[in-house]
Amino acid sequence: MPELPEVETIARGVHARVRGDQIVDVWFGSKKEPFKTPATRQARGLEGRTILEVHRTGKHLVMELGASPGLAGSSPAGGGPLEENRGGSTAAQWIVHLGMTGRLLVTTPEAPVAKHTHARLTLASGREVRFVDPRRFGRLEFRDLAKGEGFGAPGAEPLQIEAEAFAALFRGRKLAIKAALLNQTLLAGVGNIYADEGLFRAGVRPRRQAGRLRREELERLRVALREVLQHAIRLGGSSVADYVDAEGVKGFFQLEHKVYQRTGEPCRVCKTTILRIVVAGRSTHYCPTCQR
DNA sequence: ATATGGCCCTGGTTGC
DNA sequence: TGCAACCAGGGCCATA
Repeated sequence: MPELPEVETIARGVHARVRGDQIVDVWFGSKKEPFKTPATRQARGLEGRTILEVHRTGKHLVMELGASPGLAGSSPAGGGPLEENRGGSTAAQWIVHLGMTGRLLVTTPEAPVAKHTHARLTLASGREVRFVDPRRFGRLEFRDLAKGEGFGAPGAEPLQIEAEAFAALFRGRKLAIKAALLNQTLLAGVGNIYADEGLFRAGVRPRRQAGRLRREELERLRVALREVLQHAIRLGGSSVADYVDAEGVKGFFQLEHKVYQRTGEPCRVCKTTILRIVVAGRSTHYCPTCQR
């Protein structure tokens, strides 16, 4: 399940391959889901635009796009797609949420089209961007900044947030800290894997009431999350299930999981058996000795 | 306002 | 071995 480190890895990979390229044709496999914006409007909006940048916000991939070719006044390209739009400001965005099983791939047009391919963007360079999502929990969205539709994740960025703001997120909250970490309107990008791993590293039990954590525990948690996420990004994310990056390469952070999906196995620190409970309807793994 | 639980959806795993 | 029931889970929505 792609969370912050996986989405970051994918964003970097896709960015490196499509930056400066132009979308010349758009194909959607269905008129309905997984589209937050109707497929026809997305296709109309995407066609002809230049890709300025691909980056991550929370668990969302954001493709920053240049002005619509009809309005840009730039020649309809054909030569080098690069440079021309450099420094050009974003006019629209394509937002991709991968859900559980979504993948954003950059391929050649000849590459076999995987089952459950829902979108294909043909680029001027000849490459293709493909969105594949068997479970269809992912979402595609088009935002026109001229209409004031710019995207911003509601929650704070776990890699940026500072101590005071982090503590304030949980003040007065009665829900379990694990549930609070999964709430994307508080903190954007933390999912089940990194919530469990962060809580382990901080030594905090997942069922503790968020508002009752002491200040030093919150600070341990903030730093633990940041370190776990940064470490995972360095390793290309966690490849559980079928996650791969834009090139189809797996990540390796799953080899370093301390608790996630290690139910019944010995804690890597103290050998206590890792337990599995359900918090907020999600499997939750922790060490009853290391976490208090 | 905050919190909880059901729902979506398909592939992999489990159980008979 | 074969097949069906079951489970995973992010985000959204209705409900308490």
